Amino acid sequence: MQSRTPASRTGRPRSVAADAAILAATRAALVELGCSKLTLGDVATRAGVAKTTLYRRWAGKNELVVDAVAELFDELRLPDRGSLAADIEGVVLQFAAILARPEAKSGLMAVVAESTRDEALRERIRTSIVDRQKRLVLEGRARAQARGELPPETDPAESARTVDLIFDVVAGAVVHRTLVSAEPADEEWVRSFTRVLLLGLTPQP
Amino acid sequence: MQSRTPASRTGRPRSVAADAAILAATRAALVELGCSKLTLGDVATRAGVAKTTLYRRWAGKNELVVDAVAELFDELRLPDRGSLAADIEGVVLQFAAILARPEAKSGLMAVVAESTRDEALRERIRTSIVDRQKRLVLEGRARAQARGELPPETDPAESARTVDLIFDVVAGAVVHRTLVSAEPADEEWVRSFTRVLLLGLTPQP
DNA sequence: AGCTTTCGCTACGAGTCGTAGCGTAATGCC
DNA sequence: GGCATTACGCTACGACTCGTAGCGAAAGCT
Repeated sequence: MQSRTPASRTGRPRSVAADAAILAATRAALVELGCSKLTLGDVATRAGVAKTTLYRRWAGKNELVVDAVAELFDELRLPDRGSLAADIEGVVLQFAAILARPEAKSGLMAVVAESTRDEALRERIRTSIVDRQKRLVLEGRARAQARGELPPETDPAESARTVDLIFDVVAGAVVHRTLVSAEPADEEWVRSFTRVLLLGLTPQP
Repeated sequence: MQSRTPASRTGRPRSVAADAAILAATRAALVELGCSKLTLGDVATRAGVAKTTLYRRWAGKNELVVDAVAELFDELRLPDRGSLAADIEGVVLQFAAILARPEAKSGLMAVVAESTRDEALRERIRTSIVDRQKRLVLEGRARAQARGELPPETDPAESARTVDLIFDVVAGAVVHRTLVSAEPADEEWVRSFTRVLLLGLTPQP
């Protein structure tokens, strides 16, 4: 998770239970204090480990929060609901449910803000959070193409750009709705959003 | 800006030059240090004022950053380009240009993250930044309706929900593209985005 | 056994925070 | 001009967090 274990066959192994306790304590601290007022000393106390153990495993607060928040997105799935619209609505509702949790709100945006000045942190966010979400877009499009709801891809480069565009639109809309507008992305909103995404603003004859 | 001056006719007035210097110094510090490593003492030194002056005018770092970033969005305009698509592309490009600046990237997302646990801060962001952006959406829709590109509004409540939806989609997509995907929202991307927003994903005959 | 790595604990200097206190400067009112 | 009122610059302060160093003990492997 937080660091590779390439060649350390000997010696006392790192406690995996401590890892889970630390990440859970981090989420609890995010809920109670938020990301800015979260201190590593407090997390260590909550997790029942020494503060030095935290610094031995993570480079700093940002990396710790990324790993703690990333686990929230493990539950994201894309069940086949029979149509592109239903698939979109289903996965967007799941994404919204995760973002509605206070530890995700406070933690995720804070580390994204930090990542604008930290290339390594942005890469960590990308591999452990963003790419996992983007895979759902790829999967959903493949299903829609198999159903004939979307045309098959022609140019692979153009196809990749489209996937990136869709991903930014979907994830960005949900994030903006939840965090900036601070209103719930409930079923009614998701239905309206899906309709606009599939059919566009201008009504078709 | 940061506080009302309701009934203080007597006494030495607050220096408006200091206000401008402080906000400019805040933006400079955002560029060099980012929001998390920005300290009020450093801002005071850059602005040439005492640290206590900062604390007399702003409640804390978050409020100061909001005011400093809000000024960046003053230049947002909605020139009439003749069509809804052209209007959208124009304003989105402006919005993307502002978000591309490092002081906006680092500062805006950080205070949005903080606002998830601070209702007063969220209200401050809404009135000084978000509402000003949303007004452009209202104006653009009115023009499109006058041109006949969009149907006139029927239910005012439904109309308000649609405006909120469009705003979350547009602003969210640009923010996500710029900050999370960390790629430029250039003209090509904006054209593709506008096409999807107006026509939808599923191709129409 | 012996070796290696991790863990818990304590202590430390450095830095920031937000505030209090004081004397001075700049305005409005009489 | 004199007075009250408010803002300003400056200094100093306790409290807190940070990240690290050092040490002895614990837990694994061969």
